Amino acid sequence: MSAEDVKLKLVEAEEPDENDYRLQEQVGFILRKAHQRHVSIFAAHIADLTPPQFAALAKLHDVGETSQNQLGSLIAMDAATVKGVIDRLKARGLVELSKHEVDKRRLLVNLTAEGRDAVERLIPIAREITEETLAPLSAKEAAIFMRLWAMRG
Amino acid sequence: MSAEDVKLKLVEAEEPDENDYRLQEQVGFILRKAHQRHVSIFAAHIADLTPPQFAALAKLHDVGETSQNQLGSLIAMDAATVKGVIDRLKARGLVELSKHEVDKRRLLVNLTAEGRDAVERLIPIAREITEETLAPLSAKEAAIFMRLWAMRG
DNA sequence: TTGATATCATTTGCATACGAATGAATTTGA
DNA sequence: TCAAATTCATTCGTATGCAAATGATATCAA
Repeated sequence: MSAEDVKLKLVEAEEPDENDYRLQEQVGFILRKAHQRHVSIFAAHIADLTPPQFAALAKLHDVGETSQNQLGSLIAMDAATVKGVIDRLKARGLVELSKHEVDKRRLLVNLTAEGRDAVERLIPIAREITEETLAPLSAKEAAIFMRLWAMRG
Repeated sequence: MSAEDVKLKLVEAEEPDENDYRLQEQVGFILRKAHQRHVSIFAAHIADLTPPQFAALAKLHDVGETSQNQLGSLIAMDAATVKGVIDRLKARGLVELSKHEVDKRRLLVNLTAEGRDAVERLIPIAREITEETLAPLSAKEAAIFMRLWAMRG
């Protein structure tokens, strides 16, 4: 083995991963796939609502009337995104909109009776979705996962 | 307390969560937020590529020439999605397309010299992104997280 | 061989997701 | 008080992401 070969070996030993970047082991890729898998499980249980739509309904059920942007911040959606979600829920009669009487900038969002029925009917199913998503994890692993990422804002 | 009240209490005790569904504790919500956070960290480090675009480049760098659909399955994107990503990379001169000489259905994708340079320049940064995303976790927690979700397909 | 299947890619339609720009209304601060 | 800054909502543009339909090509099987 030449001196040059030895030097190469040493370099490889010092930085073993410089030349092999494994996409499948990067957090971003794993998060993207885990999210895809969850959306798929969700769709298999609840065909007529998307996860963001259900999130909006569930949060409205929890907190009652709020402004559109406020709701958005509660469910981690920016103003542009939440508008689209609410528009579609409104078109389906699950929420209704009204103007804030004092602050004329605000658009208040409320569940309709139909929307309330839908949430209450779907919440048990949503619990099953969470369960099924966590199924490949042991109870302890699931607990760690939930705790860790729940902390993140 | 009436008999009816007692019955209600009992029901509540048996199913303590029936009436309080906490969106912030559901896996889907947590996954969505964790993914959002990662995309934000990615954008702060690599402004001119999205995570899916970088994934395509990194995988091409890893496996070399492949068909568009094959690449899609390697990076977990369906045919329609990968087409858009590859189109944009092609428009920027980072990949080039050619027809498979035998199987005329296939569209072969390759890195250009510029694309190869870009990937190799960005891989160290991508490692930093993974590190920063996992920063709030201890080494052991990060290992658990990676192992668990890496298993998922 | 040829008819049924399967695969590869494209297109369309819909639903997030976010940055940036805009306009209306409110709040702040000098 | 009144100009500056902030907040709420909308709109536009761009980029995933997926289902479904379509067309072209390949493969399989009778």
